[in-house]
Amino acid sequence: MTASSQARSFSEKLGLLGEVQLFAGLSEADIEAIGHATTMTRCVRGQQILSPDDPSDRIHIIKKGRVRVYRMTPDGKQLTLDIYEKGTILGDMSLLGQDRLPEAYAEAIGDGVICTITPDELRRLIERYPIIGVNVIRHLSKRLQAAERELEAMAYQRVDQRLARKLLDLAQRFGVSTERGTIIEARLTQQELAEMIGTTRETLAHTLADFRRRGLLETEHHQVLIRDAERLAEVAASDDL
Amino acid sequence: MTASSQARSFSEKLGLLGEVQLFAGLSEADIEAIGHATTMTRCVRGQQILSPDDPSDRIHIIKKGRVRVYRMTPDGKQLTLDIYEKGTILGDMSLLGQDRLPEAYAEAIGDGVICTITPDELRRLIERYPIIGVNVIRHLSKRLQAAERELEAMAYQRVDQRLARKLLDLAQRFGVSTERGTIIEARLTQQELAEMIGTTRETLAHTLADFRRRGLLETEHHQVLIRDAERLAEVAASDDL
DNA sequence: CGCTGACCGTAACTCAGCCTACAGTCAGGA
DNA sequence: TCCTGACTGTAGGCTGAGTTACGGTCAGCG
Repeated sequence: MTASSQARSFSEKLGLLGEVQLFAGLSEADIEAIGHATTMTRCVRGQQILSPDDPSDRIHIIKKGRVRVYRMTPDGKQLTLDIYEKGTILGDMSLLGQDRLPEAYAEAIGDGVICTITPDELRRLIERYPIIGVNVIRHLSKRLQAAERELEAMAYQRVDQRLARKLLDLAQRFGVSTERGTIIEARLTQQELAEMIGTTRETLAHTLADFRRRGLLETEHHQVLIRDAERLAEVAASDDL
Repeated sequence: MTASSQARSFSEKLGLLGEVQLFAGLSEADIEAIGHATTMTRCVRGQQILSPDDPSDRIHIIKKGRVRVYRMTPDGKQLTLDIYEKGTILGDMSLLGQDRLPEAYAEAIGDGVICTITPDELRRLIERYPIIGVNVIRHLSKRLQAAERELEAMAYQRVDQRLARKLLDLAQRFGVSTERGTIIEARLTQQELAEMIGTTRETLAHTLADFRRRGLLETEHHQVLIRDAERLAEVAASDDL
């Protein structure tokens, strides 16, 4: 983290810690102990949270805001793995096993708050409060399952199906319901959305145009309004062409 | 598990448990305690270890042999996620969070030994021996990283590159060195190999033929002999066409 | 309030790889 | 040892989607 500001009062910090499911099931006293082991910092839009370059001796937990995690291909392309919210562990757990560097980047989409801890500290915490270990396991399992589902889609679905899937996924996670449909509020550019489903900006725009024509959704700068989630789900599922 | 035979003496069981890195860092007494919580069964080639149908209240750990984990697409295709060996946790950890069913299948490639435990028991073990939790985390992290790497390859690499990558990966994990090159000993059919890189049997055969012509490898029923790993690595990395 | 760089829309050209089709080969059981 | 089903090799047509190219629009800054 390059530019960051040490955050507020200790009690505020505890409040934020308590909200995170990672520390669910712990008493207030325990949370206070954890508070002493962690640092909390603010970050601004576009700020690099994580890059393969920096020393891999920090684990980050998102407290507030959204973070885009992506990988860089040798030829400079990006693959956005996902957008993560409150509660996600970032430094990637392999740190626990003094393993490889993660090869992944992460940057803040909007302003947020990040909590930082060293791998050693986290291991000590887990040994002291094993429930944290269980929580971490649960969290990683979810991500693993999501990654495997994604893998399957990438292998066997067409772009339009992957896009439909992803839009429904994003709508569920970041959508705001209105009387006209669900608005995806994630400030994503088409470039980023394209990277998420592993295609190019042009093909994405083309597919969006197609969906628009069919009345499935409407688009506007940095926004997608889903008008007919049901038919979109049909597109995602259909194995015809 | 449909057909299985309760396995051998308690002491033999302890021996096998001790070998698994999942239980690394534990004393013999601890391992004995774990022994009481787990069941150990044998399984034969082709046996279904895991399917979405069966009740998700069992976690399996591979003790011996190899297991192919795959997902089924709506239209009946399979995507082989990976081949796993000794030490891999199978029932998928989300069981810890009484979550979804895994949507994944697993079947034994050869004969093997599988150790089974209930999620509740495992959670209790972790609470008692937090180091197990740390080990599970390390294990899941590795798989998550592998899955993300795979995802990137699937999104941005051509079939020949993915194949080269996968062959090198398999060679490293299951390869047997000979004076002529490295033989991949995994009893994989072309169909299965094709599913692992997300392509069709025909395209795979075509690509293998191409590699053969270029002197990179030789093939024989259920086997691949890698002759020139170096140039194969070049193919995997090249972004030209 | 115009400039500039980032973002979006569209379209023609091209090709990697899927689909279809068929022939050859291997391994294990009768 | 033959038969049979599973596995492998090859090839042509078709198409989804990447590539290239260019014009239009938006938002923030001097």
